[in-house]
Amino acid sequence: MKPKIEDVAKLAGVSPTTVSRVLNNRGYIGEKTRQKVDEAIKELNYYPNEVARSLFGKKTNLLGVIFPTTSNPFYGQLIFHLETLASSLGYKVLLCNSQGREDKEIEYLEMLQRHQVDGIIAGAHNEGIEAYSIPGLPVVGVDRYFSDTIPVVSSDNYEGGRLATELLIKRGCSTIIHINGPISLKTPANLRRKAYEDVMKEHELPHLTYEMESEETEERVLQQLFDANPKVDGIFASDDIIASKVLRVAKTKGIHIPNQVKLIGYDGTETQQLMLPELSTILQPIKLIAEKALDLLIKQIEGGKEEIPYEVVLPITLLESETTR
Amino acid sequence: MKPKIEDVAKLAGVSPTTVSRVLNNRGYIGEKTRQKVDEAIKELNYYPNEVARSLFGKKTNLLGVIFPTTSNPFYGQLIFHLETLASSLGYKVLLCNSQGREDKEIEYLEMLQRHQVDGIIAGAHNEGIEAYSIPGLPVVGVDRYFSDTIPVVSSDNYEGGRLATELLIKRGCSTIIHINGPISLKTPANLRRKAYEDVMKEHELPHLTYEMESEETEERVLQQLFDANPKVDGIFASDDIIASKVLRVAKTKGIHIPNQVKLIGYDGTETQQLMLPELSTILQPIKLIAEKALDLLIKQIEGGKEEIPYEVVLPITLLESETTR
DNA sequence: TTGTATGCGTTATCAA
DNA sequence: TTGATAACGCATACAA
Repeated sequence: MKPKIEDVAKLAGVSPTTVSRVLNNRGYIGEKTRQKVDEAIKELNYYPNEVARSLFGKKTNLLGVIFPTTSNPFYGQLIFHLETLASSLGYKVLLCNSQGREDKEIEYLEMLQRHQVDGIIAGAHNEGIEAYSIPGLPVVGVDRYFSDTIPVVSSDNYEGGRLATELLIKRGCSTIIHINGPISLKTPANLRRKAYEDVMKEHELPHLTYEMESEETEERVLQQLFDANPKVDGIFASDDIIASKVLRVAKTKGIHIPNQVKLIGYDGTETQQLMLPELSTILQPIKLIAEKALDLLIKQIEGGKEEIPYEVVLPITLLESETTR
Repeated sequence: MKPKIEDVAKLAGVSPTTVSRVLNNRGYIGEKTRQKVDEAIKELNYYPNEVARSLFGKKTNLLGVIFPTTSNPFYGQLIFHLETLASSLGYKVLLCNSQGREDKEIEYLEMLQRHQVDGIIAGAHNEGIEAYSIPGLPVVGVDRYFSDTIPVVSSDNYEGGRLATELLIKRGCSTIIHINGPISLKTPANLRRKAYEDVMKEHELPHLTYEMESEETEERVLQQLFDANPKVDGIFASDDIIASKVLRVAKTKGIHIPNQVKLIGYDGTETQQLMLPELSTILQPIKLIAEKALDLLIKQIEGGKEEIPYEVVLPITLLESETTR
């Protein structure tokens, strides 16, 4: 079937070792020999079997990437950058959609270990999992704390929450509500909420946070939100998806945004910029997050003695648009 | 470091063969032996090395998935379903973002072969590539013809194009323009355009198709479109991203949609339904496409003699919303 | 400069 | 019911 190194060797009239040398450019090789081997490789359309290489070499060049779902443009975009960058560095990505489910995450984690991945980048909005602490397996968290030894990359969630809240206040809002996704205790994203509360307190305004538990009840919760808070004039949604839902519910209730209620979201994905550019939002440096996370992971894998920082915080940008004007 | 089968064997006081038997539930095993082995496995926290298994077994349970980018919600959602389903069937996904570049595709193809993937699912909007015809390597195309032996899964693009165009006509449009992404000769998505032209001809209306070549010139092309066609009253965009751009440009030009121009897109991703629900569109059965593509691929891999259809066409759904009312 | 022998971790074959 | 041995494809140590 597929040609192996031995087939190449035979055709070139040399030993497998020599072929291996040519392939890896290691040791001394005669010029003529190299040519013969190269020809044989081309003729047989040979390429090395990475599985065998991995088994021997104790390195697979495989990276595990665990996030809730590529359906969500934020993760889709982040994973795009992760994979593209990894690819340019010679690493391949094993994709895992955890759907925010801990059982899935644990399954994937085991699978990735069985496949001997060189490292894992993971982010998902639920509790940190002890299972990620695997001796000898480098891990980097994105927007998520796993343990005090696993580095975390995130954007400046506190500053983002602050900018968002302050913008609403500056635009004249005083009854401002914050809407979260499901609670996530160990997530830097919590800082968005903390910042919101801090800013409100600083301005001596009352704060109120809603949490969207399940997808099913979201619409109802949002309806109730408007009914229960007739004086609400500002909403800070913790991501653009939630902001979109707010927009839709407001519309059905005849509430005009931004005239009656101003709204700001969070994330600023390419898709949001295209599909919903009128939404004010906090732009996360998605590509930068990917770069930094990968950088930390590969530093661990290729292990210079370089000190790895425990936490990297990247800058965000306020993107004001129509929903806060 | 990581325990191997031999470590387990030693601890359990049996041979590696026996451990392997327990792991794979193959052959006869004494009840006590099994218990001892199970205990040793737990104690050492052992799990088998899939790389070694793959090398021996000639099967990796790895699937290559090549699409332009997970940043695009359509592919993001498709890949989510592909991976989730594959995972439930015991397969893992190696992710490849080709960015619509043929050179990248070819690179990825080689990489996937080196890694001995069991099969490949690919879709990307450019020419079919001969390189995909790899003896012994099952491939399935999504919305893309590679060769006459590689099966293709797509949704009913012709019917979708027809429904979209007919809707615009029914809503009173007569000067209807179609906007494509970059030309893609070998893509079933071309049928959208064909259907548009057919329907226009049937109604004895003139047809005109614009093609968005590069991202840079898009905005200008769209501007020109409106300037050059002041009487345009209907636009059929070949995907929702393009439709979003039309919406934006129309707004800057003070053209009201749907009052002056009606607009319909194509895809109907979850993200679009959330962020831009007012856009009329053709809903592709993304999950179904994933299911069918995977089904065809796995049938080839696990190779019952079952006949594999060359082409599978899945039904689409018209989703009318405000931009055509 | 090149070749031989060995091992990476697993499983299948065959013998015990 | 269990164990010794060989083989998967490759790259290294060592010898030539």
